[in-house]
Amino acid sequence: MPKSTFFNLPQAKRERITELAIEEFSERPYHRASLTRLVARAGIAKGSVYQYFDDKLDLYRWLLTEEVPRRKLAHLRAEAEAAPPTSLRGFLRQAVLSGVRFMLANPRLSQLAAAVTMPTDDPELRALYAEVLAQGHAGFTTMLRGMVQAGQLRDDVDPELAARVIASVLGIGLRDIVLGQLGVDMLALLREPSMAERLDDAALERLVDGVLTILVDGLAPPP
Amino acid sequence: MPKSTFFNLPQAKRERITELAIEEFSERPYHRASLTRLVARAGIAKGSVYQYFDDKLDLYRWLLTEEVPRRKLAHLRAEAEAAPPTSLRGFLRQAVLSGVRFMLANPRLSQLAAAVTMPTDDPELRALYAEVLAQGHAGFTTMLRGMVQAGQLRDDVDPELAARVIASVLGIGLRDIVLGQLGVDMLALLREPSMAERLDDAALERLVDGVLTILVDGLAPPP
Amino acid sequence: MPKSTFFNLPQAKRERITELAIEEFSERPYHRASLTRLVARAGIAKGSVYQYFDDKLDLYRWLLTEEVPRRKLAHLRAEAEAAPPTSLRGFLRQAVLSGVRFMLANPRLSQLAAAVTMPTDDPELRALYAEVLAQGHAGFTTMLRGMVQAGQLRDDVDPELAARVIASVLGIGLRDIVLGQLGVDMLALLREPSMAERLDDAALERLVDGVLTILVDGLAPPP
Amino acid sequence: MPKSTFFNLPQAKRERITELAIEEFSERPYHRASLTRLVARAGIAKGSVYQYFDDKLDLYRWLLTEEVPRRKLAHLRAEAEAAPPTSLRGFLRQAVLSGVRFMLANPRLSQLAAAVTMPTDDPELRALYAEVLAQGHAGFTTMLRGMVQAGQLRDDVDPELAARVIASVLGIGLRDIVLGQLGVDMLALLREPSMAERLDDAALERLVDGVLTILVDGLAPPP
DNA sequence: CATGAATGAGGTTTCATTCAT
DNA sequence: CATGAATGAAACCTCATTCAT
Repeated sequence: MPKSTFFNLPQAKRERITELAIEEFSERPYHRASLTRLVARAGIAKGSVYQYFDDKLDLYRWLLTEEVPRRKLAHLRAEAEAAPPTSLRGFLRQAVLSGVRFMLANPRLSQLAAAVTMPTDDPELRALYAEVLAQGHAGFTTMLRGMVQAGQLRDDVDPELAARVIASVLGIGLRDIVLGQLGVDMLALLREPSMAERLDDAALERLVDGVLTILVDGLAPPP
Repeated sequence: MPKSTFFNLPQAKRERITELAIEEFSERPYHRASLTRLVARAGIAKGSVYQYFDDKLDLYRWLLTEEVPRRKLAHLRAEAEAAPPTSLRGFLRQAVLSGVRFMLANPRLSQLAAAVTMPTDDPELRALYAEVLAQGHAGFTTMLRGMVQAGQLRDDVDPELAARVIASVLGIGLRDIVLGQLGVDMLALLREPSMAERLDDAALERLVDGVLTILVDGLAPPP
Repeated sequence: MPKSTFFNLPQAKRERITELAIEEFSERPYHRASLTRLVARAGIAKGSVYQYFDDKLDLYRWLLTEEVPRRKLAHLRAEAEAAPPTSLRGFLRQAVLSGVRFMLANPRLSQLAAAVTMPTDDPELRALYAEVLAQGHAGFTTMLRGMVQAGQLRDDVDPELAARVIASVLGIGLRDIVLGQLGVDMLALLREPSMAERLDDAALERLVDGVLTILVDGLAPPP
Repeated sequence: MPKSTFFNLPQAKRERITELAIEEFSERPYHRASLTRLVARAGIAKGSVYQYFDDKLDLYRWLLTEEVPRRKLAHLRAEAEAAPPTSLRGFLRQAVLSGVRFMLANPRLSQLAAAVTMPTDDPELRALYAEVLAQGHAGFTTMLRGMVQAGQLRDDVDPELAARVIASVLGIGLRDIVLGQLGVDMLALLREPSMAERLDDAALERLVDGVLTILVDGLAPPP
């Protein structure tokens, strides 16, 4: 957790530092991200980072467990439809759409969140990643269990298994699909977010429906 | 590509170096992997690495584009059934089973291959990852296109999209699923491969069939 | 010297700061002691230290030249026997006993006082240490000169030399002896002062008499 | 222990580095000694130190446990008289004389050796100091035990206690006495070793005999 | 008299790569 | 083809001190 120092900062300064930190950590794996570069860009002294955070990991952890979820939630709330979906298709459609839109609107946060699936030898980092992953997985499983009880999910499917499959498709899968459609790699999108606009609404709908069909109805042709 | 000096090496030495390189690069992200540590374990001189390879990236590229595919192919061949599958279910079943078995038998290679989905700011590394990803994707797409023509795949599904969905499930998805079942993280499995045996054949069948059902028949209950 | 602000402080606050300063400076060499840690423990602002003292050295100097001697003197007074000793043996016995008891009762002060024998490259620190050392030496020499005149000390011994020998034995020597008997190192004693109780009165008497015999009668067997 | 790299160095270079390391570590407490300064003076790259030693502590440990004892032994051998002393007085005289001469001839080594009596909060450093101290103490005790058996030592004196008393006198005590006679502090002597010459042979004899008398015959006047 | 954010120098350590032998 | 010493940039982190409020 950041120290109180950080929260006492003038909002503008705090937000600039936050934004630059997100920039720094989203463009590189944790150990390549550099506080030296961060402070140089932020125009603050090196020691100041240690006034705000315990250390590099503390800053990173805050981004991952607080700032990213906070912004993701804000995005979800803003997008939430009047009536929450009740069908499996509706639920998944909202999840997929929301996932894609969030990624296109906030590639950096999306990238940060994706980093937790990366393997690493650093024990502390691994613990952090495991914690974040477990949280996300638990949420998915709970939702799917509800679907099963409502008869929305075929009963020969293990909800936990389904959760992992969906999670991988919505996570890495969607990222690759969207980037493939855009014809750029992630870093290019991070540095030029306006590229997201290349994907118009029609294309996005086609994409989402395609993924939806696969997840809901399967790959096999209808009998 | 390795220099000729590397291939002129006594086979035993070359293989030991290869094995240790796989160990080093599979346990950490590229920039955390250390040639210093590699040569220390291999008992060779630091300069020798530069006799065999242009630089660190050259060694890594060789592992990723030559050594890993070579071993993967060998694994596939060894597992290939007499009659290649003709149905979608059969084809996917073989792909999923093969994927899981390969991962359990060769966690290090599996891990190496998974690294290409990691984002990085290093331009050369990015180019390498993009190349490897494209190759894998092309293979999948080709196979699926054949399935479409054979009427095995529902015709309202874009083969390229399906390829990405399947790839993500077979890649990150399966890894997480298996690790979840084993109750360990990747590094633990790398360092203690015998943990794979905890997953007996019955459990593995259940797991594969579960994933298969989702992919082939979808998540929705049959009408 | 502390500024007037320090002495204007509520007694409780001043004493808490003093106690924590003694703790901080007794556990580490001067340059490893950290004002940052001190204020964190004391729950005061960093700047406050500079309201009370000129700088780090000023605080340290005050401890060494004022606070430690003040407490040492208080200890001596409390222990002083009705009749001050007149014989060499009596005088030394009181000195040795007092030294040991003070150390066991106040390991932190004892440790602080011992630090002045440490070499350092810091010129200001060196000056401080030299001053403290000279004071102590002067006191000893004066007392021994008196003994010589009273015929208590053998006349072929230079009082100044004897002062230094006694000082080293009562300083570093006793510390090592006591710690050796306790079977702990200094830091352990600082952090767990109750360890001092392991040395019961009988053992302490034996120890003191042993040292006394050596100093008074020498190491050689009586003729 | 230094790496083989260090011992493979050209002798001149190795000795220059050794000398500068002794200089650096003798003038300041361990944590103030700076590898940055050392390499700057030695004219070598920062990384080179880590080719020769594991880390800062490894270098320091080598100085303390290998290089200093080696040179001390060489000094002792060079000074050893034809006939080893058999009486307590003879034994102590040689010890005292040797101690003083070594200190005057090698103030830096003497200072290094004295550092082990300094308290520190660094756990690794404490372990190192404890080890060195224990070695020295064991040697002294053994010698004194022999004296007891030969009837050279009064039998009402605990050899272990006597060892500590003598050690403190020969250690810190002698250092202070000599420095007091020279009228300089340790750092001054380190930086201008020729100051040692101010103490001519006669003065040195007087000093040694004074300390000897105190230790052997005690402070009390003969009956 | 209190506060605590800002500073920036300085510390140790790791690393890929070069090059002379 | 092997060797391994040398290099120096870059990393994270700690600290005493200042100063505006």
